[in-house]
Amino acid sequence: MATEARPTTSEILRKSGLRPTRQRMTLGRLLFEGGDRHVTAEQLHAEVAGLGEHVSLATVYNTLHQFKRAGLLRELAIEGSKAYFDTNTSNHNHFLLEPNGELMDIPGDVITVAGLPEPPDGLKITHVDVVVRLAKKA
Amino acid sequence: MATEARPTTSEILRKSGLRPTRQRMTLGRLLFEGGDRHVTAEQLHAEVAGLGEHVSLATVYNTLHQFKRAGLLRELAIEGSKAYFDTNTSNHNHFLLEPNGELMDIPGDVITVAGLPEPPDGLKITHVDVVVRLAKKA
DNA sequence: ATTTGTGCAAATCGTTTGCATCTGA
DNA sequence: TCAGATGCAAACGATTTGCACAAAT
Repeated sequence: MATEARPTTSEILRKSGLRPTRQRMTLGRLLFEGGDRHVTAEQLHAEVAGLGEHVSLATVYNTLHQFKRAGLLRELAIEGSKAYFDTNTSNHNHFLLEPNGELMDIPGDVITVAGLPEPPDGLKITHVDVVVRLAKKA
Repeated sequence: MATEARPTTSEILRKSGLRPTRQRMTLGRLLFEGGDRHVTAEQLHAEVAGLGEHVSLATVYNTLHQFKRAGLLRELAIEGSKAYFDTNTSNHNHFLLEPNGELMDIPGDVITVAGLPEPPDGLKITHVDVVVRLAKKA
């Protein structure tokens, strides 16, 4: 097994046509160099502050959307007010821990969905989201 | 086959321990006497106005949540800013038409989900949501 | 009479935008 | 140089809340 070099944040940004600015580098390092993550804009903003650095909240929002458009993040469909972004853009699903709204990945090959109906005329399936809701056992 | 009497809105409310006030009756009739529906608070508010009646928007919000707590509605996990409520609380899934955010039911027995993993310790699965995203065909 | 529900307006929350300034190629 | 990026504060849309008034049992 060859050790695969994970692309650096700088490379990722260039490949996506985004200038590697200080802010994007900071956010990119947090997002892409720590394994799979689920984040909200506020969380990420707080993490940056924790590092003693500063990126404005507006820029965090803008950057998350740019990363999403570039295919580096996926936005998650979770009810509630906040937008969650997932650094794992491959095919996988989620546990949602109802007590606190926490999310956990379920690897992509564990769940299989069968019996998908034909979409209505002129439309095609782009993606199937499965959210498994969990609550405290009685 | 006996014709099953659908419970009246008034009965539904009493059974749920909610007083059948004018407002709740109006909203209940719109929600429970028209088959399966997906609504937002704004939509419902507009419908009431269309009937020449009036229920304040705050009351629409409060009532939707009361109905949800009473198990009469289910809130849907859809990304985006608005909260959708579904009058069909039985097991079924959804098509999400990305072009305009419209929702369509998929009957409960069409899709089967296999390979659900064991939930983490102390937690149990309460519900599995499947959202099939659709886009315009190329 | 007492409890519960309602309406309004103000407050809150997450998010987006306009615009002046700054920065990277 | 100069297109692109950022920060700030104001704007925004959806939702919630505080509180005085009204309606239901």
